[in-house]
Amino acid sequence: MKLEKAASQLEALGNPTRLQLYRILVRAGDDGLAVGSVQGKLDIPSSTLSHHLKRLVDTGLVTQERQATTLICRANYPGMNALIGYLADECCADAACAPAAGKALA
Amino acid sequence: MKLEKAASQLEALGNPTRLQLYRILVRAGDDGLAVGSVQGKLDIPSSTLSHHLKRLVDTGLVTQERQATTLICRANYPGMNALIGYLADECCADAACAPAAGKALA
DNA sequence: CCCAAATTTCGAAAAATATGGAAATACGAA
DNA sequence: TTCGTATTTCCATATTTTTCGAAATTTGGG
Repeated sequence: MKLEKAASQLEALGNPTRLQLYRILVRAGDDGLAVGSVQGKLDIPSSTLSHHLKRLVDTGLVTQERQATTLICRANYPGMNALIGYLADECCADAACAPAAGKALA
Repeated sequence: MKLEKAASQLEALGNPTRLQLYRILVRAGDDGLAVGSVQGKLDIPSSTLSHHLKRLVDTGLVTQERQATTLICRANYPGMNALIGYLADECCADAACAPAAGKALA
């Protein structure tokens, strides 16, 4: 993971709306969620949502797949794991750093 | 960890210069590093560095301690661990997510 | 082909961020 | 106190981000 890429991913997650959006997709799990469904949960204009979503997709944190007219969005777990790994590389020096290694969520 | 705080920390790390700065402090370990020493490694004007540093301190990712005229800066490991924990909370769904739990660095 | 639903792109304005020179401040030493 | 070093604050500017209405686009169905 290059510094530039890590920084762009961190920046993408560093916006409250986008972080919330990302969390929604994580909770949706492997089924993913249509853009429209996400919009219902976030209550922001579709164009604003589209911009934020594009940012997450561009940085590799979210993937999209067409299903007819709707676009299914999914959190990209490997991408997030790589980012966490990058951060952990720098952290995990002394204090207890065992970020829920065996977690089950989505 | 609240979403707002996590977002502000992610945003703070989401700038290439600040991420680099943060990494430098992590590598410096518990001894920390004086602002001036950091400046030597980054080669940016002191005022710019001060702004970035302030951002990291304000978000709780870095701490500072005076030693005479110099200011020693240290990466705040617990802070980073909390952030990683927050991200891992959302991640760690399926793929291998064991971010170097037993790592020795600084 | 034409329609309706889903989503993006365009265009534009407000707000926030990044950057750095110059001046100010903090601190210890002489 | 006066000086010099370390660092921040002030101020101003260029750039980027955020936001969203309106128009365009995509896709499948009738």
